[in-house]
Amino acid sequence: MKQPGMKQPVPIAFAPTALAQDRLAQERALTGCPWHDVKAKLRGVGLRPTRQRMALGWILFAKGDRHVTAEMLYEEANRAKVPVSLATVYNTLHQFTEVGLLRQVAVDGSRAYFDTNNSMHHHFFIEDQNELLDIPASDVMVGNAPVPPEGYEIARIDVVVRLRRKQA
Amino acid sequence: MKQPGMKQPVPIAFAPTALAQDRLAQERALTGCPWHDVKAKLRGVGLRPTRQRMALGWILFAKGDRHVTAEMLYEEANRAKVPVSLATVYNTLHQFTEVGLLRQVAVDGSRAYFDTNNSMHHHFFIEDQNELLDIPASDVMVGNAPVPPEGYEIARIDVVVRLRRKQA
DNA sequence: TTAGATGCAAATGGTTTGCATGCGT
DNA sequence: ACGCATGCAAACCATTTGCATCTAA
Repeated sequence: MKQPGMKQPVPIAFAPTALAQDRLAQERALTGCPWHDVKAKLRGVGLRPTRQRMALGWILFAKGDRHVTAEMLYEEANRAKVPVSLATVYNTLHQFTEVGLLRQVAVDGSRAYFDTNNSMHHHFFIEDQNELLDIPASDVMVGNAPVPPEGYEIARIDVVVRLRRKQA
Repeated sequence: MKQPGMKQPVPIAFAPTALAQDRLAQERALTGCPWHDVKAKLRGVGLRPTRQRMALGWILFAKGDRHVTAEMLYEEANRAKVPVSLATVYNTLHQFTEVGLLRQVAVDGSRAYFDTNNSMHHHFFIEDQNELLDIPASDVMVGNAPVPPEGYEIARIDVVVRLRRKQA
């Protein structure tokens, strides 16, 4: 309910002010998570900040870049005492991917990996551990993108460097 | 059988000569396939040249570089009146991959693609057609391979350039 | 209030497996 | 003959879907 004379919330800055950071830090200390960041993220992409999406968003985005499968996220949520069904985990991962919050990486035919780092970068894949790692931007392999066939344009370039344990 | 004074075959050209094409066409007209090449290939890697393996090998290797899924190969074999079970197609694809006759390409989480070109090259993937294409070696993107983490070495580098139809 | 979100369980689809039969050596 | 290869059907596993229930706005 709006009241006359009430100050309107004004969306001026994306970068949190010192005050906002204080508030965030305070909240983080209390609840263990940057709720407002996640809520803003969801609002920003037009997804309703439901209990489950907030929880999954918190798990995914609060601790820096991550590479998860649906099963991993599902188990982590359970461990964190967040009741979520596997179906919802799949739904959420796909919705997040559609709006650009996540990026899906095809590295192994059997499971799908989701990467919280949506910026241009490539991956190491440790074959005997099924583990995915970002390749530091510093030693990215740059090169000329190939010319696509007539009528097509490049949507994305995926580079996966498969690693194996060095033999003794 | 080599005869004195006979000209040695010199591997200068990749493009088949008119003569070679004649011979191929002839064989194809008679038996429908370059049996001996396939048989030699199988023997060379220690696989018994059974009816099914011969047939699948023929389909895969007789017509230049191909990118197939298990289902595609299965249907193609059926169309060619070669009785093969889907399980055998999977077995064969994996056996061929193990011995280096094929290379498995992870491009789409749902199906596995197999490439008859085992040499170092990368791929275009046309997203709305699920079609895989070799990138001509001419416009390969070269670059520095990244430094693998301690204790690991690079097993392979996969580059997939995803294409979409240019918008109107 | 109401569209959208969730949970469950069943369906799906690609791939694998167990086991009896067949075939290359 | 021997042992690997094949075929079939059932098992498997990640993912999707249908539908009833819940919930954020």
